[in-house]
Amino acid sequence: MVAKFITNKEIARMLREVSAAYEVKGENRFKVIAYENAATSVEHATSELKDLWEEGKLDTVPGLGKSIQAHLEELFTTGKVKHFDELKKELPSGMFEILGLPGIGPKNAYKLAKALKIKNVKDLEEKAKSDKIQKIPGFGPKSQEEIIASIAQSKSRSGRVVLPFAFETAQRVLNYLRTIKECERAEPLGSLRRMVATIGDIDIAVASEKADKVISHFTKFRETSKVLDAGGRKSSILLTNGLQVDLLVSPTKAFGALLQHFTGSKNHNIHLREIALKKGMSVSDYGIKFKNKLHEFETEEAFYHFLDMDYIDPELREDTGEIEAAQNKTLPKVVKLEDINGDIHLHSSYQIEPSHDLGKDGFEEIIKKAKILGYKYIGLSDHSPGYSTHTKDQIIKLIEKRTVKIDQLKSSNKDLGILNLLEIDILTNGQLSVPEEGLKMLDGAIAGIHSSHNQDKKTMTKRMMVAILSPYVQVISHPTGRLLEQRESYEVDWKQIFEACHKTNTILEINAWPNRLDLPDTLVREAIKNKVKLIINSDSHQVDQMDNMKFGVAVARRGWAKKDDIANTLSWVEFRKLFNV
DNA sequence: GCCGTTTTCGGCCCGACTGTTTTCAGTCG
Repeated sequence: MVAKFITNKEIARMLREVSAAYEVKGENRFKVIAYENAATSVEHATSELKDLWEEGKLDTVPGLGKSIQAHLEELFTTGKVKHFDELKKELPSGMFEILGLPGIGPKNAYKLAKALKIKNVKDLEEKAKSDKIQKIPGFGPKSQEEIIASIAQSKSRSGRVVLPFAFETAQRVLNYLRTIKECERAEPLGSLRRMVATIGDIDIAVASEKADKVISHFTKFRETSKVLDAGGRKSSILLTNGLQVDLLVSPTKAFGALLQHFTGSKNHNIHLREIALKKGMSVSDYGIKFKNKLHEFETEEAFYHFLDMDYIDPELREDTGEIEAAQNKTLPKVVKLEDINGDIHLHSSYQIEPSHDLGKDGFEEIIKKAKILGYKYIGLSDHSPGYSTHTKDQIIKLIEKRTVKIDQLKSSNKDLGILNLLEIDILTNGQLSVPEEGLKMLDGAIAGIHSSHNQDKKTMTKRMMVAILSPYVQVISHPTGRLLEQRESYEVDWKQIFEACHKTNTILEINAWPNRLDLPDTLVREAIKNKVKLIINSDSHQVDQMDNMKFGVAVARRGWAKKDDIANTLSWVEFRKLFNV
């Protein structure tokens, strides 16, 4: 029996626990921070650490030095780390169970677990409700109440929400804030402004000379379920939909520094401040202090220029090389929504066969919407009829019938390029769901995996390769198969996939469906390094969803994709050359 | 414990808010 695969998530958790253990034991605080940084870095890693270790590339992950690498070596070899186990053994095990609840850090987790012999979260809840917590020194009635609330909150919240959901919620809050005259500007910030695939909290910044007025207005938002804190310039509320909204207010003349600070990411800001320090400057959300004078900035551009670097787009601010590039003036000009000329992953209500995954709107509505969006071309790509319900000949007949219909649309819509496509399945046995005769009738095919997501890495890679090597397949849809907050990506050998895509000119999709956003940004960047072409599609099942394109573009931007890297920025004349038309 | 176009030694971001305090610790972003 092969040892269970240890995921990055589990490794990150382990490193966080070690950090907490060291903190409680009063270790050098920089060692504590080092483990914390290592954990964060592991969470953000592009590849599974276990795979990197096998390839001897563990040292490519920032924050992992000699010591932690040696511990991980032991983990991958023996399944555990002796030193970590011994470290944790000296502390009450319950503290690690309650660690990470909102408001409970290492010190409090330790105090609680030790004083009340708490074993788990349920235990903690019982002790809190029976008034035991407020008797512990350092705790009081308020903190006891906070613990009860924080447990309830962690129960009701599944963690993070997908970007589009947070985006819409933020719009409602922003519109509300803008109704008072004291609010001069209001912007979404934080992970939302950086367009991260999943959002924990909504961050908002307001420019105003009257912070108190804005904050008091903010806390009265009609969807508020609880005011978490309300200070002189900062406030947090919890909404009835479970999302937390943090607000920060600053005068207009310093709004640039506020935007910059609240947009993050944390690591980006830390790195900036280190650079500033070396120049004898001190950065905060008020501005930059230099020679005892505080320089304020109305815009972010001015802020970055003061630090002698180019302006950095929010989507790039993850401290993955963008700061160095801004200093060297080598930042990429990343793709914009306006660059997109078409969308070729569109499901319609055309009933090729009775299907559970039919679109809502017809071909004509899709064409109309595409024209409104200013697109030069579209691809009609319904799901293919399957072998399970049809014989080979029936499938071919159905495709033939649909082709006739689409040919009519082509001749009556000369101002829009139309591709006759299907989204076909890569079956478990490695076959494509449409026979060759059927594929030949189409302008092209988008192939994707829609079943058996948990086959092993070798089998999954082989399945993908069948589609990539097929001369009838131009695009691989939602390449990792992940569903955000629902299903992990399947395992494939990306190196092999990228090489094959590059060699065969197969395009990988950035699917803009709200809980897919697949390829993920980190793999977008890897794909580009491997010279693989990408395409951004909405995967719409109704025309309104074609507006989701902006979220796909955001993923591309986060992956440092330039216009040239994205196939559907091409003109129709160039784009059609990629297909059999 | 990590890291290096000022360093392989000597640094390591900055500030706000809350609760329990009587001057500060813990947590967060």
